[in-house]
Amino acid sequence: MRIGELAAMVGVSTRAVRYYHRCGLIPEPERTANGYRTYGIRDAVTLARIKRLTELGLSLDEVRDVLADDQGRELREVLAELDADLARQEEQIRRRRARLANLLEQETLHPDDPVSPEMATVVGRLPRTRAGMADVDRSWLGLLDVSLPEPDRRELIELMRAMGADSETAARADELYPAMDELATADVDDPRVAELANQLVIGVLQPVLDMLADAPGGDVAPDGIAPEFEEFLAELAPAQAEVIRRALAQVARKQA
Amino acid sequence: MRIGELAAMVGVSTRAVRYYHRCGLIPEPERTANGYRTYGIRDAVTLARIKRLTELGLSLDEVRDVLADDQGRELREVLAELDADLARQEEQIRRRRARLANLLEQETLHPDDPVSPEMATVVGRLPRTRAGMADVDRSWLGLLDVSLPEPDRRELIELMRAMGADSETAARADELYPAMDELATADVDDPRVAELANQLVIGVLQPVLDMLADAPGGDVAPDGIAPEFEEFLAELAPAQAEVIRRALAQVARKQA
DNA sequence: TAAAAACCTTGACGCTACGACAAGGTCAAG
DNA sequence: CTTGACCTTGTCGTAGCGTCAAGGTTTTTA
Repeated sequence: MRIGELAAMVGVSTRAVRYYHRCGLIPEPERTANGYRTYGIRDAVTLARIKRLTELGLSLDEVRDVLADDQGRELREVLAELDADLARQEEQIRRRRARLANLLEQETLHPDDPVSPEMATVVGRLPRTRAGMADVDRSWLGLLDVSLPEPDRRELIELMRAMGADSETAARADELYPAMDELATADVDDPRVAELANQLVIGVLQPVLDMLADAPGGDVAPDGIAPEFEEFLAELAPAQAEVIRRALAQVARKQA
Repeated sequence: MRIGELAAMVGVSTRAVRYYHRCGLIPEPERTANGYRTYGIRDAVTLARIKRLTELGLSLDEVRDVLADDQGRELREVLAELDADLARQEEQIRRRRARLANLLEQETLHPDDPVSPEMATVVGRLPRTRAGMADVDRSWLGLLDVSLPEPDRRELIELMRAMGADSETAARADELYPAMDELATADVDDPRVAELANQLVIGVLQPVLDMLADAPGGDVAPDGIAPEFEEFLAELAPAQAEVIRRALAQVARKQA
């Protein structure tokens, strides 16, 4: 038998057979005068073993180990380990598919949507626009979702969830997004700036601060993101940034 | 922010970030005078998006496509395709684990054991020795499991299964294996050779031929493996090969 | 103030299990 | 004689980085 016949008989490629030779899975067979490899049935049996084991998911290294020892102990160990590994993979796939199912049932999708499941419950409440203030918030929450250390991240999520659960605060926050978007092309002196800053304070910031005061952890958000905060404001339109700046200033005065 | 801070903030390695640059997932940022890359929050947001998408299982190519289009259409398509792919993987893992479970519940394991599920029902009936005639048979069945074209393979399995189901034939076959093993060191002229050949004919071959005569497909086995058969015999001990040769000769005479 | 530790830069090689291709030799049939 | 189907060796490519290597910069420490 030449290599092509062997490969066809077992159902693998000739490249695979040669590769198994290089890896030491099969010893190099005799050659004919012209240099062709010649195989016998024994080789086909070995190759069939290799094919079945790789089809089960063993790596070539594991296959070599299994074929090397003539006891069945190694095979049992390897298969048990493989099963444990497959169990892990299966579980991971199951989780990912669950998240995918959650995402796919939404009518619109955004690159910032695939967040952690906990954060998804928060982000899912935001207005589903494709540009504007809500999107900036979504981006931020997406970043905080991966960058905040664990206790803080969970606190933030809890806070946002509480805010969303309080229907009065939620309703006011929802009104704020389109209002902020209207300021995208406005001037810093626009009269709506002061008005929105007020609403931001009384509608959102103040309730949040009250919640924070009740929470055990204290105020993480104001300190934690302070350094990067200026960068964040720089990406907003001037009038929008001004709203936030004024609102924060008001809150700071009240706290002092 | 330098590359290390960015990477730490989002929770990826600096090598990954540089790799994303090379792949065009993130544009190369500004450099400081000494050549260090400097990043802003925008980059962290982008990197966080990438991390979440890759964690879901998207390839970097898909991530690039998703981030490139500002509509959500592409994302939905990619995620749906990914889900279908994951469903396939999950099903495959499920099947492999089912086979693994079957294998692992056996008390001893052999490199020829992991055959196709159908063949496993046949092979599982063989004596669970680690050397000798039964092992030769197992090797053969393992090879035939992958090398026989589909209608023939199923016929062979059906035939073997029928043989195993017929309790009388099965009992005789079970007796033959240890008897054959005893001939491993015997001479070709050993008196047990003729006796065993007889038992092989009346106990196994004749019943099989009768079954084949009833079967619609006709006799595939005698023709199909004829060329390789001599090689098979060459691997047995001389007395063992002689048993088979004589038994086949008897059967051929009867059929003529 | 100097040394050490911790950054950064580019570049090259490694991993799996082969597939694709190149450049050439061998063999049977038309 | 050519054509087509085989075979040989060798190199490159895959995805997503990890892991040195060799050298420069910045910060911290003794």
